[in-house]
Amino acid sequence: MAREKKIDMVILGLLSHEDLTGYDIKKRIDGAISFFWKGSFGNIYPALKELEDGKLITAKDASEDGRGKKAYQITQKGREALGDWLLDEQASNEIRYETLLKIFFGGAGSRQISVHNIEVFERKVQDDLKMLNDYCAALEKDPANEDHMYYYLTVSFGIETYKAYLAWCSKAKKMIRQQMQDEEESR
Amino acid sequence: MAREKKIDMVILGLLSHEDLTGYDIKKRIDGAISFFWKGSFGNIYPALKELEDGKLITAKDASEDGRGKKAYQITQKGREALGDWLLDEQASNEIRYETLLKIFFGGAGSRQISVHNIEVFERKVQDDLKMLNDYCAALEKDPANEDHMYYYLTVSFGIETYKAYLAWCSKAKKMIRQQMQDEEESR
DNA sequence: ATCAGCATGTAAGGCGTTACATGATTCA
DNA sequence: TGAATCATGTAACGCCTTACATGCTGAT
Repeated sequence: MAREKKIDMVILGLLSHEDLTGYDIKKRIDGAISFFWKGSFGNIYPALKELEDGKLITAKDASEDGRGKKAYQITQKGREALGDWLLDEQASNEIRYETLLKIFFGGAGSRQISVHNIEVFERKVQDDLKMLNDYCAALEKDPANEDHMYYYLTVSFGIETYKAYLAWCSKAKKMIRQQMQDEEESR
Repeated sequence: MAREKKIDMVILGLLSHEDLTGYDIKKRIDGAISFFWKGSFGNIYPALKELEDGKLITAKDASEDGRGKKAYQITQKGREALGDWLLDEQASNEIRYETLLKIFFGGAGSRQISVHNIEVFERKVQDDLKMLNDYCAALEKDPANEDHMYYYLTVSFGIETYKAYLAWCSKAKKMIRQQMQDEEESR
C-alpha cells in the first residue's frame, strides 16, 4: 500500500474498464476528466513502465501491422491497488487560480484591468461549460450502464461549479463598475 | 518581463501593502488566500532571495533585539513587475480534485465507499466555508478601504463555489443511495 | 505529396513539498 | 521549565511540463 502517484490511479481506473494504449489514455484524460485532472505523455509513459514493473498492469503487443503499439491490461494486483486507493479516505483537493490572485491584488492596478481579467476568465468558463454540457447530453443519450452515474456526477460537479463561477463574474464586474461610478460622481 | 514565478507575484502583491518578514508572508498566504493559492517556507525564502537579487524588493534589518529578523520592502521596479503581471491577461487556473477522481472511478469500489468519500469531502468543505464566512464577516466590520472590495470579491468567490459544492454533495449522495435502493427492490 | 493524427518515448528543467537544522522569545 | 510561536534557512526528493526525437498511417 505504498503512496502511489495519482497518475497511477488514473491509469488503473481507466484500464479497469478497457484495455488502452498510452496514447489512448492521454485522450481519455483530455476528455471529461480534464477539468479536474491533467496528464501528459512525459507523465503517462514512465508511469506505465513502473506499473508494468510492479505487475499492476501487463502489456500486450497490439500492433495489427508491425509497429510497436502496446495495449495495457490491468491485473488482479492492479485492481486491488485501485480498490485500496478508493478506500483511503484522504484525498488532496487543490485549486490554484491565478485569476483570483490577480483579483486579490487588483488594487495594484486599475479597475479596468480587474474587470478585463474577470472577462477573460468568464469567457474561458463559458467555453468549458459548453463542453461539459455536451458531455452531459452525450451521457443522457447513451444507454445507462453501471459507471454511467459516476461519470454523470463528476460532469455535473463541473457544470454546477462553473455556473457558480459565472454568477460570481457578473456580480464582481457589477461591483467594480459600481465603485468606478461612485468615484466619478463624488468628483 | 521574464516569466516570473507566481509565488513572486504573491510576495510582491503582499509587499505592495505593507512591509513583511518571510514568516509574516507565510501567515498572510495561509489566511484568506489559502483556498486558491499555497506557499511554503521552502518556497518563500528562496523566492525572497531571488527577488532581492533582482532588486524587486529590498531587505532591512528589523531585529529589535539582535536576532536576524528581516522585513522586506517592495521597490519601484517591484511595483512595475506587479503591474505588468496584472496587465498580462493569461492566467493559469487549475483544479486537481482527487475526490472527483475517486468518484469518477467509483465503479471499481462499492457504492458505500463513494458515499463515504463524498461525505469526507463535504465535511472539509463545510469547515472551509465556515472559515470563509468568518473572513467575510470581518471584512464587513472593518472600515472600507481601497483594497477591501478585492478581498471581498475573492472571499465571495470561495463562498459561492463552496455552496455549490455542498449542493452537489447532497445531490450526489441522494443519487447514489437511490441507485442502491432501486437495486435492492429489483432483487 | 503532404498534413493531420496515431504512437512511443526521453531529457532537461522548473517548481514545489517535506523534512531537517537551529535558535530566540513569550507565556503559562 | 516547558511548550508554543517567532524566525530563517537548506537539502532531498517528487512530480510534472515542455520540448525534442522519431516514424507510421490515412485522408485529401
